[in-house]
Amino acid sequence: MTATHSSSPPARTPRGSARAKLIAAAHQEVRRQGYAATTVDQICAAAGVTKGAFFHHFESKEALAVAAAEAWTERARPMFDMLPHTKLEDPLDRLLGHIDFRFSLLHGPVDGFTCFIGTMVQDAYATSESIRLACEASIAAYCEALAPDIEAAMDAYGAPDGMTALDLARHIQSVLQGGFVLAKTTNDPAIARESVAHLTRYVRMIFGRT
Amino acid sequence: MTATHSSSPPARTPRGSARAKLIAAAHQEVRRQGYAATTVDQICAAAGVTKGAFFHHFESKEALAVAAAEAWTERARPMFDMLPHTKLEDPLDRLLGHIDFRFSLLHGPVDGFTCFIGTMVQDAYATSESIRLACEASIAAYCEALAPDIEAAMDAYGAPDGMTALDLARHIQSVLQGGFVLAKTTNDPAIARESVAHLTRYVRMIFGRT
DNA sequence: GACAACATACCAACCAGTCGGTATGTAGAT
DNA sequence: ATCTACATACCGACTGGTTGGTATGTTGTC
Repeated sequence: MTATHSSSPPARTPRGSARAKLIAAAHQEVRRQGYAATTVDQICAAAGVTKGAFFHHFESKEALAVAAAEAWTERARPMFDMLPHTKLEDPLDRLLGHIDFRFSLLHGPVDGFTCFIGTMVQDAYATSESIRLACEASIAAYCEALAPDIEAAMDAYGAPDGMTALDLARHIQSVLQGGFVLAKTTNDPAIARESVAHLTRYVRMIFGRT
Repeated sequence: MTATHSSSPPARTPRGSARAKLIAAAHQEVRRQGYAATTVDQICAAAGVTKGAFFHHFESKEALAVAAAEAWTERARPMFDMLPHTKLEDPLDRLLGHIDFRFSLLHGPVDGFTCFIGTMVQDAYATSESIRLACEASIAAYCEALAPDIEAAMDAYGAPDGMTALDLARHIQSVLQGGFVLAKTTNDPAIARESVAHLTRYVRMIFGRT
């Protein structure tokens, strides 16, 4: 190994990156096939590491799933403070901007926009309580991040009796998750876009914005 | 074997019932764990038959899944012509009655009301085209069964520009599927009921029924 | 040189599917 | 009516490949 410092180094991926790559690979594979159908070997192959690395960083497949759920929550955070629409003055504009943003993601291949959490919880909720709880926390975090703008919109424009901000946030999440499921049946995002369009109309009607 | 003709017979399940029992077992098991996580042995055990019977009636696990999807569609049919609300005169009443009925199912343990189709398509759409198509057909059948009442309500009460009956039917299905996913995260149907309540409000607002 | 970050080789359990066989029904000839 | 010939329904041990996980070796870094 004389030429270590010049010419092309072995192009090995940097040491210490295996954990993050495994989580990214888990997101990708589980979104496509669900949790149970995704094997540890598949995740390792997609991440470009070996099984040794996998079990060095994670106690089990289940532990990776929990870590991946937490990472997914973090990944979603920029949606709530880094995007242009979050800077708008009117809270209803911010809310509608968020829904529009989610709408705009619904293009291209289905595995490109589906939700890791929603996919995983479907076939793991009954078999792994720790995975279920991680998914519950992730969804709750999303809804709580969405709630303040809804709350402010309710203050500014009023809202139907008995409706709460968290309520509506969960409904928004519900429509998105349902859209993902339907898009998987048709293998096409159009059906999900339709549904989100209904959601937009509903939100506008609630707050009286024609 | 002297007492063959009297006392308790071996109580064997009737010949010819294995196929139906396997499909029912598949519904139950797949709804709880998803398609990939459910093993053939599990389905056989739940159905009370052996593997021999399984592969006598179905060419493969995949073939059973397709047959079970078709059976699920049939199982849903009575929702559209046997229930009291389907006899109402006003099409909007029939539509709202249907949604109320779906709402009323959202009680008790999660595996009691979730959708076999929605659960299965999540972890099989990318790996089995035949299963995906069977799920697509089942969802389409549901939406088409729902569409006539929506169409009639649109004729009677008017509807927003650009909205179609099939559109709204798919949105209803979307909210239900999303509700199932969220209910799995919390292991509680309350979150799904909330979402369907929003759906009811939306439908009423669209057709101007306060 | 010690420790973290990997890689390689391996294993026991499990899985979908097979196969040889049995039990039960049924149609036709006699 | 009964016997033969055949079909359908079902059984359960077995198999080849796969799976999550382990035990042990190697390499880079401080």
